[in-house]
Amino acid sequence: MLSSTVENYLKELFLLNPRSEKQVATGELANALDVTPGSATSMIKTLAEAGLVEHRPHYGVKLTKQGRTLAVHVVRRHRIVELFLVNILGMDWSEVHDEAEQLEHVVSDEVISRMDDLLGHPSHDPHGDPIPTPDGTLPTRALQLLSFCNEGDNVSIARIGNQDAGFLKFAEENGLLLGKTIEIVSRNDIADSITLCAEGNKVVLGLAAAGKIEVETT
Amino acid sequence: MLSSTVENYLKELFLLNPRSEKQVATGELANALDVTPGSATSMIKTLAEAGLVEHRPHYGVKLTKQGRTLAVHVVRRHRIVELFLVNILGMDWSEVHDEAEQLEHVVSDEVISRMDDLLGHPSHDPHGDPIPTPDGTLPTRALQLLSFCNEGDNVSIARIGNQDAGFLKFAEENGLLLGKTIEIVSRNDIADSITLCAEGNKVVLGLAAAGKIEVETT
DNA sequence: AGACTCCTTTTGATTAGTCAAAAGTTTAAT
DNA sequence: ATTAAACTTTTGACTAATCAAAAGGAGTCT
Repeated sequence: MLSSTVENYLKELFLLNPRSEKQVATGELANALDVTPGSATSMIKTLAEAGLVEHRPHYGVKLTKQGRTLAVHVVRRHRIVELFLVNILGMDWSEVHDEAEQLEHVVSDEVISRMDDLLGHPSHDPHGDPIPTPDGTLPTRALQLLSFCNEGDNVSIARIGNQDAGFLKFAEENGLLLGKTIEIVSRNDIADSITLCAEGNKVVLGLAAAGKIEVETT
Repeated sequence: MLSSTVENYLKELFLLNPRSEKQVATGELANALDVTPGSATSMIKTLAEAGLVEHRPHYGVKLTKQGRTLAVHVVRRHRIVELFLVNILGMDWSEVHDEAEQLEHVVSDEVISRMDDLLGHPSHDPHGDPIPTPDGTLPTRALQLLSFCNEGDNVSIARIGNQDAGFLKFAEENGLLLGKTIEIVSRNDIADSITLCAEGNKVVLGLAAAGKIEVETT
């Protein structure tokens, strides 16, 4: 059995680099996990010895096939648990991330599979992130960053790429929920802002925030 | 936050001595937790310094009020999770103990409270053990060991005091389920056995096994 | 009392994971 | 080609929890 710590390193490597196309820098990983770079280096060495990552010293690290498989399963557990907490236990999407962060390391495959059944084999979690299948496949969708949309576009919200509770609460209060259709009223690159119309309400977002929201063109 | 290890020591002390009436021996605790006596001693010292247990060296250890409160909450989490796994996820009562053993250390009060709501504020878990209320109260029932019952008694099964999966499967297959009424057909102290009639089937149990089953006289 | 047994406690080592700070690499800039 | 800046790795130390084995109490039996 992998320790929670190891699972977190693998998961984070996956999230920082889902297609395993690039090397992740030690510092980037350390930062994401909130540990010092030295800690990350020493864990990377351990993972490399176990064959879970490939490490090119001073350049970066990426998951091996084996490491990626394990990481994807952690992600699957996380996302199913999140959806379960929201859909079955009725929790708010802003509070489930931290909870799932703990549960993902202890729930058994049996429990995950039963939650999956109960939820009807969903393809996406409450934030719009894809739920890997038991065999490790990830459903993909063609999404666009809201920050790249133009005046007049009509789009539907597909994913919120920021798990921060405050951000999610804000999104909720302003009608920026998954599946909702919104219109881009205007964008102003100089003012670094974009104005939307969501369910009749106007919302102005900074482009950085808009970059955390992904949409499907309808 | 308490570590899982600390929670397990507290929980086990509670289970070995629910009314905090006696001192628990270091060896007994070590045994229950499957660690060496030396490990138990050193953890006991740590817990004593934190004010969670009272330790009389060479005599034994028991929970303080504060330690007991924490322990009861771990037990509450464990039992609600068990019932949840059985009633909502449809798992078998023989497989939920180990699962709950892990989950009890990570589920938040929020989640426990929502599970509790969903389950309808149950008073007992799938094994018939009482579920402490959020304020730490334990419902009590007057139960009798099946091994002390006499020929002709009609009783209903109230608790199975053995979490072993094999034992639980056996009980299930022989109609020894919570709430079922059974009749004591005969008992034979010399043969160390007791014969029951459960739903028309005769079952013979050793008295040691019968001592793990508690009943309510009807 | 002396000796024995059965526990419990102490001691010293080990493992996983972490940090702070020193030392070493890479890259980019003059 | 040096130097500086930015990052990574190494080193040494620390904590929590564990074990094996030595040492220390307590009670028992003669």
